[in-house]
Amino acid sequence: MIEQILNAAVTNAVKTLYDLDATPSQVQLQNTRKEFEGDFTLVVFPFTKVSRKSPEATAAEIGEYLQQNVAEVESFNVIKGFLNLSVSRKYWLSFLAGSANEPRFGFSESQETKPVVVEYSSPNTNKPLHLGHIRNNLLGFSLSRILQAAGKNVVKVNLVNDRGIHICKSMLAWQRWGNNETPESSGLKGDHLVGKYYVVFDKHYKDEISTLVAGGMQADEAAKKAPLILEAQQILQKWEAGDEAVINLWKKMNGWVYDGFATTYQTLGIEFDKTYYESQTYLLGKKLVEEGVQKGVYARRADGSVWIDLAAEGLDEKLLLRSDGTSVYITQDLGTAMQRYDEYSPEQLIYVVGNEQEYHFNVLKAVLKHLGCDWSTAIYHLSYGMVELPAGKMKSREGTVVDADDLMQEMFDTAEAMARELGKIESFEDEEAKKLYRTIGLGALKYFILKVDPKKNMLFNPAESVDFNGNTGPFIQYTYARIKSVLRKADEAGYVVSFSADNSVTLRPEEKELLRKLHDFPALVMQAADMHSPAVIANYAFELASEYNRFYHELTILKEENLDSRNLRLSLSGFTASVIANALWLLGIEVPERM
RNA sequence: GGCCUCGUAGCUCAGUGGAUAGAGCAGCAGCCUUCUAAGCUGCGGGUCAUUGGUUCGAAUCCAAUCGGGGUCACCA
Repeated sequence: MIEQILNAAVTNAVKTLYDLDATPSQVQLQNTRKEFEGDFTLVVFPFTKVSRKSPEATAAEIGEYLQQNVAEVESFNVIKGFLNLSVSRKYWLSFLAGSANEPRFGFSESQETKPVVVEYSSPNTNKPLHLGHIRNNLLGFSLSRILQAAGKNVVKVNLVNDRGIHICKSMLAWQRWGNNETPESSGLKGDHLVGKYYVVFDKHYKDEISTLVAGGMQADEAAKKAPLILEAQQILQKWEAGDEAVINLWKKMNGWVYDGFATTYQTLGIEFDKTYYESQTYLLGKKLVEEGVQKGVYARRADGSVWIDLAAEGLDEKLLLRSDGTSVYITQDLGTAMQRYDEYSPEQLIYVVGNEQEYHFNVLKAVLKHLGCDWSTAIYHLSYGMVELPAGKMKSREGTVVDADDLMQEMFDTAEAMARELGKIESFEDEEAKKLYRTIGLGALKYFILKVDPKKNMLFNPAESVDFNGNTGPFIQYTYARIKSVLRKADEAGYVVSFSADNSVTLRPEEKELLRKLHDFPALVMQAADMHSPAVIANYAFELASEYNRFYHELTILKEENLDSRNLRLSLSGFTASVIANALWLLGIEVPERM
């Protein structure tokens, strides 16, 4: 790639001219802004100290050197301290000729190295998935693909939280008020059915608390003493003791939930290489904690509870094991982290988990470090922001959630209404039309969520449904379909696209800009992987599609009479389609052949 | 209260020390007998929360202040 060539050449230039061994951070090479002439710009301010000349003179000197010593540098101009370099037409054309038909352009071949384990989704089995889970799933899945495209050996992992008091609440409510209702008898999706009883529990539970408070009890005490919660706790104890009836009910209801989740994952287009269940791993951490006590890095108190003092790390004293010997959240995570490390010896362990758990992950890393696990540095918490509604945060128990299944269905319906209104589907078979609504509806939803920086909180307004025009998934999908249409017509006309670098065409500005955008793709994939950010890819895909639409509008393709020009444009079109498809693939978004 | 994080156009968001801060939506005005108008072009819209500092250069780095969110459980 030309960037490396220029980088090395600049390093040589300042060595020769000023006897300076430049550090990489001193060589600031960037894309030239559109309003100036040139392709790449070198910021020369870092060299003015050693050149002892004005920025302009320094830039001119380095420019001269590059023009004489680098074949690809055709000309240069200097504006203030900025050296704008123009790369030769020949370079651009040979880039196009060499890469246009490379279907995996931008993707690195996977290395035979230690894997990167990405855990995402990790749902509780007491309620259906909502918008927050959608962000989690889309980020985790997309990040996995981006890392894979950057040459990593990725394992996608889901850890299902299938045990605990929350499930017992749903179980109890179903036993008490469910009348043996099943997904079949109710017509409800399994996860929604179980979620319904979670809400039922909460309603009755709150009633009980109110009654107790009315009788003179303190609210926090009432919350602990309400009969329903005591009974739920009993169920949990029976579960841990292996009580057959409880286990059977638990299996039955969790089974419903898994069927429901499988449907949601499939609709969303998400998958995993391996699924773990917390019921099978929740005891793992205890042994580790015991080891820590033996080593003297953790302290056991008189009541039997185990603690670690992380004041030195700026964290508090943290509980690692309850006085009754049962494990807490962190105990389990210690166990699963260790298990995962033993199983995969990963290069990196990525957890896609909301930023509300940042503190927890800091503690997790610190605890492992104290235990002598130097691999704790391999843990990376992709801490994404909350999805907020105009009214504030989503709360499952209060019903202020945007349900994942409902939302996707709405997206499909909107896509259908839109397509009908625009008269897009007259020539479509029913089956193809239905598939198109799904492709576009999901494209809109996924793009909407992935285009924002994962770290930031984002706002979702259900009243203003997700857009299909402008900076959206459908816009990019439309651009792809448009290109495909042109290519089909070219094919029908019997055009054979052949393009080689010694072609004598001149590059029009629209062609040049498009080519430059395409050229950027591989570097952006690497950047997205480094930053763990699908948003980098999303924003790129939009810019690329915009660039193509400008090109498409300004220039004719099929009717271009100059054969070299027509081939150049067809070649650029095909290349663009392929890069759009690749970029959207990284986001888990499909492309339609027509729309 | 301690710690973390965010604050950029009416709204949703880009912009990981570099040139005159950008998109989309919403608003207004144009472009379909021509390769798909889910498109293209133009206009208006900014004290980058505030103040100070570092730097040749700050939306970006540092400090303080104000405002929003998160977190600090023998919950997960």
